[in-house]
Amino acid sequence: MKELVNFLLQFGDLNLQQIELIESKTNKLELKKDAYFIEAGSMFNQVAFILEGILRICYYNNKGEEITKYFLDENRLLANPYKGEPLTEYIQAVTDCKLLVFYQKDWDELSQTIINWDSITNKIFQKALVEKLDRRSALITEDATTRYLTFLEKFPNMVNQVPLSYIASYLGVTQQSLSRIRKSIH
Amino acid sequence: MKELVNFLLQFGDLNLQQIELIESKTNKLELKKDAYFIEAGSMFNQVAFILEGILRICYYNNKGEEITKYFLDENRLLANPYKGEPLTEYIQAVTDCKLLVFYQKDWDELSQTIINWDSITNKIFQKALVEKLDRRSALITEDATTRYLTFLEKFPNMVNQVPLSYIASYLGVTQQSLSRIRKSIH
DNA sequence: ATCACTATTTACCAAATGGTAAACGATTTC
DNA sequence: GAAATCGTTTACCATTTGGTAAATAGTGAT
Repeated sequence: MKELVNFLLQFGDLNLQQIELIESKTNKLELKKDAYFIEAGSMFNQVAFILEGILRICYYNNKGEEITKYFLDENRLLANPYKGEPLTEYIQAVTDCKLLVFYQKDWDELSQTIINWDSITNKIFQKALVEKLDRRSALITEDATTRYLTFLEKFPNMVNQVPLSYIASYLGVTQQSLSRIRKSIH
Repeated sequence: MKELVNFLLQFGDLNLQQIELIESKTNKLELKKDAYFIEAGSMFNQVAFILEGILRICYYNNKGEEITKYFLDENRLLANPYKGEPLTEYIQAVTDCKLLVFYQKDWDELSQTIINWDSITNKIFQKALVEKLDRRSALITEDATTRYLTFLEKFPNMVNQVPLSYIASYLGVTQQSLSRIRKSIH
């Protein structure tokens, strides 16, 4: 629980009372490896904080290939950017995960009770989006090897926990190519 | 000026008094084609609304190539996602542009005077980021031809106004390849 | 241990893309 | 109008990546 509080405090101040209120709204959720947190087509009316583990956001492209849009690891806040619309993507646990989940209703209540809440959470979501976008943009003009090396830099802890095929689709190469690349950089 | 107000009203309510206040803080700025709006390394302490024209955000990658990170067209709000830090990218007018510019000080003042202001502007920035990210992610697993076709769909009005080399670096292909692709889809 | 199943590696060849350079076309400058 | 400049196209070939398929390695279940 400390993790969530420390995370929030990086983006704004909260007093003890507010922290207790926030904590009272959290629900622990454990996911086994490969379990789906949210399925495509369903409503995603929650906000989740990742205590442990790795999740991925996925979809099927028009060729029917499963694409990993991005990975989420510890100390990340996870919400639906398209509030009110059913998800077009699904969210899956890549490893065993521990989450803290807020139901949307409680979350919105916090926004009305804690003056800072919107400011804090907007900063968090915005920063995460900017980071993701920068990463994606940086990849676009690189060749496959450079993309993989950049991935290793940004997510050093994921390589041994995430199947190669997930990383391949995230980087936009085939499994075979990524396997070849791995070998070539031994 | 109507354009900015209509744009803002899509994301929240504003009364006449508030609208007048907002309008009083805008400064008109015209940029000639190829002019730089903001140069890399400088502080970007403004928020700009694009009334007319196309801008692009650029940087040089580690191979020294100029990369167009993305394009911005009419009815977009443009701000520095890394507030307080000098820009690592530069912003250039691709065509003649007309902007409405807010100075950061005035912008922050609005945030304290208009209750809705943060809510409205956060929604705007967040939506824009999610859109950009989705576009980028959708491109990653596609081949160059598909990326170009998707670009044409999303930015139908840009093709005739933006140099091929800009589009090429945005799509992550060489000019030669893009030229070849253009020919092949006649 | 064996089997079934999945993930990864490897191989072969085809297709796509890049690099270098030159040609072409349009625009600007003098 | 000629020269210079810039953007685009084309050509050549080298390199990278993809597609298909098979071999190998790893994992879990019985």
